[in-house]
Amino acid sequence: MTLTESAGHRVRNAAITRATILESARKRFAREGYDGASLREIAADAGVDAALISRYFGSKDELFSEVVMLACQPDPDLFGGDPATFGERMAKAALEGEQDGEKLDMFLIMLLSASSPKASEIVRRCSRDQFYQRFEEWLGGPDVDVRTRLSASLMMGMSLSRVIDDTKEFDAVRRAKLQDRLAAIIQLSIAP
Amino acid sequence: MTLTESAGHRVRNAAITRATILESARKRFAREGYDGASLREIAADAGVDAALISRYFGSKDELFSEVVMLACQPDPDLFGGDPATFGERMAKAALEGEQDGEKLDMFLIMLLSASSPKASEIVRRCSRDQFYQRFEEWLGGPDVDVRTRLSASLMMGMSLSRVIDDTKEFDAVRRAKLQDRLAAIIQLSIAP
DNA sequence: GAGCCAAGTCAACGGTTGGTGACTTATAAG
DNA sequence: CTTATAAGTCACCAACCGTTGACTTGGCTC
Repeated sequence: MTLTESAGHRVRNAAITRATILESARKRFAREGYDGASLREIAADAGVDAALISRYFGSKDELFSEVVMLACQPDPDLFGGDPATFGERMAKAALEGEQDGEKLDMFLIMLLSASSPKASEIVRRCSRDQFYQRFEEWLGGPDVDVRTRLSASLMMGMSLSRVIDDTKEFDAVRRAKLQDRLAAIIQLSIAP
Repeated sequence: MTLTESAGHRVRNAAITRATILESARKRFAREGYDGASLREIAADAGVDAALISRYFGSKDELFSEVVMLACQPDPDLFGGDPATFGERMAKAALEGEQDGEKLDMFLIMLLSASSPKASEIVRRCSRDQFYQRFEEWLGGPDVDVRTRLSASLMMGMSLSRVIDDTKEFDAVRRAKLQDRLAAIIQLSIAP
């Protein structure tokens, strides 16, 4: 997803360029976190000069905010169906494939950006106002805040565990067992 | 824990200085992660010049390795008692007090250093060879690797959740409910 | 085609980082 | 007291970061 074409000159379109930068930033932030992803890397991925990012988004903070704002909207495939099968769906999304992992990008960004106070503050505000609120509305029931928080912790932990200690070394049988157990645990975490 | 005394000159002792640096590094890494903690900050905390760290430990990597190696040894209070009450003890340690949190420092370091590939690799190797192995020995039973991994993910997720979205806003009642639920979930995660 | 303005590039700044080598100083042996 | 050596400090380097301002270039209107 680069703007530079194979042959010669490129089309100048502010909207497309902005969207391309945003997409590159999302991928970088989800793979390296706020501090780890540099504007120059993001710009190189998008095929533009780094100065253009500051021009379009003002600062790295604001670019990050916009990315988080987009990533914080809960995927309806996961947070929209029957709550009774939520654990199953979530465990599947967390463990099966999804290298590009758009659905779980938010958790990865939260996770890998936790070490930066500024990024943490942005993520905190955005996840509280956007993600948790919708999640709680969808989930409902007693102690909904406790249950929401617990299941979110679980999902983040699973993402972290996947990043740090990748599941590649598990064979198919163990991964299936892990997935089943994870599904049961997530289901328990949201059970009223 | 600074080496500089109030009045005048300081005692020169390599062993003590080394230990002081190591302790400062542990705290910094547990609060800011590998990338976030700078050698100059660590040195300032210890009350020495930053150059001394490179002299004693060679590089930031090696300092980090040594810190992780120490932090990776499972606390016998948590991973030594009756497995039947493990969830309870763990949930208590994760949620109650423990600002200085020595027992959970390892999880914090793993968490906040996940964005650095080098640090991740160090943490991965150390936790696999030291932590997981002892944890599995203590836990035992069928599918011990799956259960170990699952509960570790849970604990990391809870640490992360605590860092990102601190529990200060929860009153005592909700925190108690959260703790009870967390205990039950952790217990389920290690159940054979 | 001329001209204007946004889109994009370039070079540079100040700041911070990890790391290195020369230097100073305290401490203990003689 | 002298002195050798380890302990500690200082100045400095190259690399990278986010950000800025001046500059160039493309695309549209007239």
